[in-house]
Amino acid sequence: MGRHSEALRRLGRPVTRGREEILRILEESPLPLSSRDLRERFPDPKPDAATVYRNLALLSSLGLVRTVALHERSRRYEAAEGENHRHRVVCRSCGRIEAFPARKCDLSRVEEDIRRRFGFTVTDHSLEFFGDCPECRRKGNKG
Amino acid sequence: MGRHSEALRRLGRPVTRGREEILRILEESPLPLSSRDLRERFPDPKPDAATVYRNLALLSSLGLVRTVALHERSRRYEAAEGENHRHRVVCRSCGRIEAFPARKCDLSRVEEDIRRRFGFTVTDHSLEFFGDCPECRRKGNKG
DNA sequence: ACACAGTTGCAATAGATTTGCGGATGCAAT
DNA sequence: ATTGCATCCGCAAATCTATTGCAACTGTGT
Repeated sequence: MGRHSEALRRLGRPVTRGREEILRILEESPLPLSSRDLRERFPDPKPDAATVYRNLALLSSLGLVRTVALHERSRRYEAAEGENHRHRVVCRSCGRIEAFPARKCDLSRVEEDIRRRFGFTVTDHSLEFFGDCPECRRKGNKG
Repeated sequence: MGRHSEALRRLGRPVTRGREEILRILEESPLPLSSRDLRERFPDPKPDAATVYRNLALLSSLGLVRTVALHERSRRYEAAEGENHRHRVVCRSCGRIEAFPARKCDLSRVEEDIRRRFGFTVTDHSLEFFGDCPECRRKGNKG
């Protein structure tokens, strides 16, 4: 019973295999995963896709999982690690993704501006960089 | 014959109604639009959805249009205005979006770090803020 | 072990993109 | 203005991702 179960129980939600596995898999992955990626990494028997989506929605609403929007067709998910978050670099031509912890990410001034100008209370942000990875640059891929 | 036609012609692509309209509509919109939004704003006769997608893909590969990835089911698009770009705030509960020009957006240090650590040449980035808009906060919506 | 609320698999849907194809259109050279 | 060719466009069908209804099943507290 890892801290995953703890967290779920604390939030008053039944602890099920699907939920524990999702949290474990996401936590072990250095990159955000799509629902499909996630299902593939499940040990057999694999859960139904609908179950994966439902659990991702739940975990996400509980704040245990965070969705990541890259410019892809499907959404990706990553384990939410408290206040810490990550930023990412995506290669425009091969799609390779690198993630790195957002150390000293200080956007508080911008968030303050936002509060003043729009009245929005900012609770989160996502920052992604796009460009070309070394391999693609060498091969001269143009996208 | 606006500068839209110019840009397309310069890039050696036929100037068609669909393309001119897409560029015009996106440029007039303060917010990024989905393919559907775009089609709805077309004066009749409205183009087929497939045409809109194909043109968006083309304009995007030519660098005239930029895709925006919010945490939604569909992608959004905005007019690419040279070096200038925008950041956005999205309300978690009603989806309302506000966009604002990224003045003095200096992420060059981060981009330099990325080049050193991963070898990626960063050409672009996107920064989105998520939170609650004043109305939803007042109504006490929780998501 | 029991009772209930909350889950899960499965099948059916919904919504967003993409693709194949034949007819129409933009554009450069007559 | 006409012609030729490359490139589009609309239409229908196909893909994919994500969501929903339903009946059977599991997690939890008693």
